[in-house]
Amino acid sequence: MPSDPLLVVVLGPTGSGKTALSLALAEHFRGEIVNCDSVAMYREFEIGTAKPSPAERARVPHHLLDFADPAGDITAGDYARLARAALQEIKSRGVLPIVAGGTGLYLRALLEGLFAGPPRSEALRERLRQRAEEKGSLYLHRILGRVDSAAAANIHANDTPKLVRAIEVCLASQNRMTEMWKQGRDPLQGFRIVRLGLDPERIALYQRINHRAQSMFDAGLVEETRTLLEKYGEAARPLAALGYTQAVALIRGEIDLKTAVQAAQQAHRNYAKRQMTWFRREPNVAWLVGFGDDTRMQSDAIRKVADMQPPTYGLARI
RNA sequence: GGCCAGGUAGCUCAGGUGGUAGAGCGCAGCCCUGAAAAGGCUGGCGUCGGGGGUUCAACUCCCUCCCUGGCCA
Repeated sequence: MPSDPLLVVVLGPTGSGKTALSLALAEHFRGEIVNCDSVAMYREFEIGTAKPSPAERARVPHHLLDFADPAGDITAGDYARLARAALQEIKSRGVLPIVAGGTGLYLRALLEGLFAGPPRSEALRERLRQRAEEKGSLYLHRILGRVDSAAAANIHANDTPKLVRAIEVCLASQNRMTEMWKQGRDPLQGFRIVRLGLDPERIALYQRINHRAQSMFDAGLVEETRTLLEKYGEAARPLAALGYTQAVALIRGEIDLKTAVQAAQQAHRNYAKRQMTWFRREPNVAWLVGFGDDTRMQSDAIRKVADMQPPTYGLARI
């Protein structure tokens, strides 16, 4: 009875070197990389997303990168379906899949699954958001309290997006969201998952993030943003991403370049912190204390993955 | 050198008829079930520029010194 094939997951905060580590692993084990960074999925968003370079993509096959129309949007559910399809396809060719990315919710949606809730309803959301504008988010919280008191107890009255989704679920499904949760999720099956987490020292990570955000502006982030703004309009979802938000504010003349760079650095640092909080909760993570481009981290990671290889060749050893 | 404004949390600043101080941001911790690079929650932080005086009590009033900015010489 052959055991399930391996699935390697490389997680960590922005700027921790996930790309470098996943490339090293992919080359060593002949693997293929499945992106799990929400914004890197959009086409034409290049400079601000720190996507792997064309040279890097030539070295190792990449999946779920550059496939989404910037005018539309991807959700956690979409991602989970697409990524699972990609994993099956890679598995069918007998190659090692490596999921790499920093979007915690997408990763959880892929590995543990989501509950069987209804998709979003743009019209309903618009109405709810308008109510929140007029009467405050407390109003939404009261509505939720009436349709699903358990959910209302767990979602803070100020957390508008989560209130909106919970109400949406209840109205669309004619059921309590918390009831539907009890039916559980649909976890990914058919793989033995190895989670490798990058955990660099905070100060060093922040320094690296500061440099990287500055480099993005130096490399033409503002010009790229201007083009995207003209082409897709300011409502395009990925324009609200880190760095792009600040570039848009600069183009509108709301802030100067120096302020934009500092604000982008700040936003990236805050994001990295939130990512670490999320990932600390992730189960069974083998933590690597350092950056993914450090060769010691890479050999550590390679060793950890090699240890997990199924002992089928153990027979040959006897 | 004179006049004016100011020196309060890491930063930007609020405040007080005298009863040892606050807000935003930062920072730290946390939450997260189809917008997640989004959104939200919680927390510590101060010798209130130095010294002296008045007072039961001074960050607040008085004197003095230092520093910063502006204006005038």
